[in-house]
Amino acid sequence: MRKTTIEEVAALARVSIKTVSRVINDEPNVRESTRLKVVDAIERLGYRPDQSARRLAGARSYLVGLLYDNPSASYVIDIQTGALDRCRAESYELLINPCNYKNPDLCAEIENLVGHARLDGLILTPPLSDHQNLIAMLREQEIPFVMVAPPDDSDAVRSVFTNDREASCEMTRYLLSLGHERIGYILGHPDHGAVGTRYLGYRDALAHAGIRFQKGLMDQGYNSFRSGEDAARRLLGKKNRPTAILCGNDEMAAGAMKVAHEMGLSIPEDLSVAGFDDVPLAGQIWPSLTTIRQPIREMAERAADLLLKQIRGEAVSGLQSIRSTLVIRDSTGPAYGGLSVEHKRAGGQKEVTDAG
Amino acid sequence: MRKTTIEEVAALARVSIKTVSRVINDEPNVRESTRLKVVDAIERLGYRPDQSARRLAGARSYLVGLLYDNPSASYVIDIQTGALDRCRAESYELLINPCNYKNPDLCAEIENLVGHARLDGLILTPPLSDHQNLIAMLREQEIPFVMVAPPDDSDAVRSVFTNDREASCEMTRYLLSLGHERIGYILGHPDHGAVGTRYLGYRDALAHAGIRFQKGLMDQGYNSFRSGEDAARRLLGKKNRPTAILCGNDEMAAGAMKVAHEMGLSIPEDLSVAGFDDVPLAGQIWPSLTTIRQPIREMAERAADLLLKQIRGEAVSGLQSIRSTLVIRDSTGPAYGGLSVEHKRAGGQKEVTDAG
DNA sequence: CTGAAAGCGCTAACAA
DNA sequence: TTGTTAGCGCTTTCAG
Repeated sequence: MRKTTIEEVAALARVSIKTVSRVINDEPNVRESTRLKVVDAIERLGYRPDQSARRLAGARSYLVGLLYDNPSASYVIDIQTGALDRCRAESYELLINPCNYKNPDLCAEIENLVGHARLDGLILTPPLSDHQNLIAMLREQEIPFVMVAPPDDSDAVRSVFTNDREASCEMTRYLLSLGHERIGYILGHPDHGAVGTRYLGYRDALAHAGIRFQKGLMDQGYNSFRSGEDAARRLLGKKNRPTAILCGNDEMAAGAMKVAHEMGLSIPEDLSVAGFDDVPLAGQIWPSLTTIRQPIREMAERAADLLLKQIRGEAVSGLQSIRSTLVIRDSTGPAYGGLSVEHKRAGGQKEVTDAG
Repeated sequence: MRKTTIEEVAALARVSIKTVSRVINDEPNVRESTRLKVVDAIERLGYRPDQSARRLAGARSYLVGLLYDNPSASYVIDIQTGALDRCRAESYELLINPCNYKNPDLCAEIENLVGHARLDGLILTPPLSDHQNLIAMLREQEIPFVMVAPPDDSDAVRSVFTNDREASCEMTRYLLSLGHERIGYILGHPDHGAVGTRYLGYRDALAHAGIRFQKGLMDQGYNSFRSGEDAARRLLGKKNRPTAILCGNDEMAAGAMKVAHEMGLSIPEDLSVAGFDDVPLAGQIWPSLTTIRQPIREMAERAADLLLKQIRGEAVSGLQSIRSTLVIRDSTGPAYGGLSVEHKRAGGQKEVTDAG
């Protein structure tokens, strides 16, 4: 079965190849009746335009790059799956491109990549969404791009957000509602803007509850399991240690839980722990981790959508934001829960939208 | 900076474009001196052939597909990274393609994909390496492909293996050396050939040690965390329960550990647990999981290598196999270890090559 | 609204 | 060993 070409379609529809081209590219100036003839011929022949030929002849490449440098495999896979879905649906192809955000030549490399592969645009994911030099370069070169979870909303038309701050506030309020007053916080990596936003939600909730923020309950992490262990060790080593710890992501939360276990603290009886992201790990540790589910895949779909629109010069609506939601599992419980032995630890999980 | 073309290179080198083409394609019949002139011109101009043009004009597409349907994100990322590395190095591009191995139309879809995207070849990863219909189709259509960790070595020239069975035997012997005699086993998904091989290693070790295999110590899992929980619940509920459990993968091991915790069993004092794969999870649960490190990325590189050679018609050497190694962490300890309270639970890990 | 002709940058025959 | 000439299948002018 040899590949069918535009000529065969044109012959069957009894039009010129240019008309077929107009139809497949949704160009204007085609009478509806001829359009139907062409569409019919395309269907009948199972015709699919050859991307290489389009690329070679046209200005567009139908190629979009996905840039990432994120240690969380599940994050990358989710992003990739979402972006792939949208791109393929619009007959764009996704070029996967692992990066090193600390590489001093990153900008030059990306510029090169875009030039040589003739990419029509780029999707940046954290921490690349935070890379100001890269972003400046893209703007300057007028290379279309979108950012997933950038640190601020200064470029909203090219960004997809989630309500990190709100969700984090909700989670903190949930812990407060359990009676916790000494709630610790392990910060995410400082290069990772969106993760920083989460801390603000924690502060919001404390302020709202009229609880004084104590610096000693906060510690710096770097998004890794190991950094979570280190921070938790410092936090839990204090005389007046927290009864709950909220972490900037799930890996750090897992690290904190490990330390708690090693210190002989029961979770959640002696210590509640909550994370952020809802990576698979969260459901696979013991006890299962209360966390905030990030709609990674949906964000990636939206980002791809935004990018394709941008490439086509279409206008976009308002600010793109997708809600994250609390997932209450077994790592959180009442403060001084040692007393309430009947605390259930069912396998299930319940989503909470409003944690008053 | 407009893209430099083959013509400009030819002009600078004072040869015809065909000669330049010969050089970039490593074709024979180019005098060394002219080759150097051309190479020099290429360097000076920073020339890189346009892939779309090559694809359109030539028989090859310089495009390779990566097929996967694996729930483990870290597995996919590792595979992808390894394959990408090799492909890009040979100026091939990798087309990522998530599949559903249960989809009855999979064969047709893949055939279509290969036809329309004009893929030069495919890399199959488990459980697609087990998909006999797919493999039969590829053979029939003479589509080049390689398999990562196929269930048997019946097509060794197109396969990359690891020593699952040996490693699993070693791990079992390690557990035996700790004094365990009642070692349970949670089987991996039956559709997942390579995982089945691991079970054989367990049997090998038992046989070698002269220990009678007991069917009651074995249970069926399906690679998921949840299935590990279920199997462990059955295994640990027995009157004469195992003192150690070896699992077909790390997710199931994590599930088994959760059940043990819920039953109030201490790990490794009351129960040793070992996994297989060394996914990030293994280092992030408590206690950290003794497991077998699979060289996923290297296997993917080797697979890509094999595929590119196959595409070019180059011969390949012998059987491709890369060693997996034991990683001893904290989830395993002496049988009846309740007595030896001094069991160290240091954070570090030690690799063991020979666990006699 | 539609079509004819001229490439895009390269490889594939075939000559020389 | 090298060069010439056609295309690959499409988009892009530019005319009708």
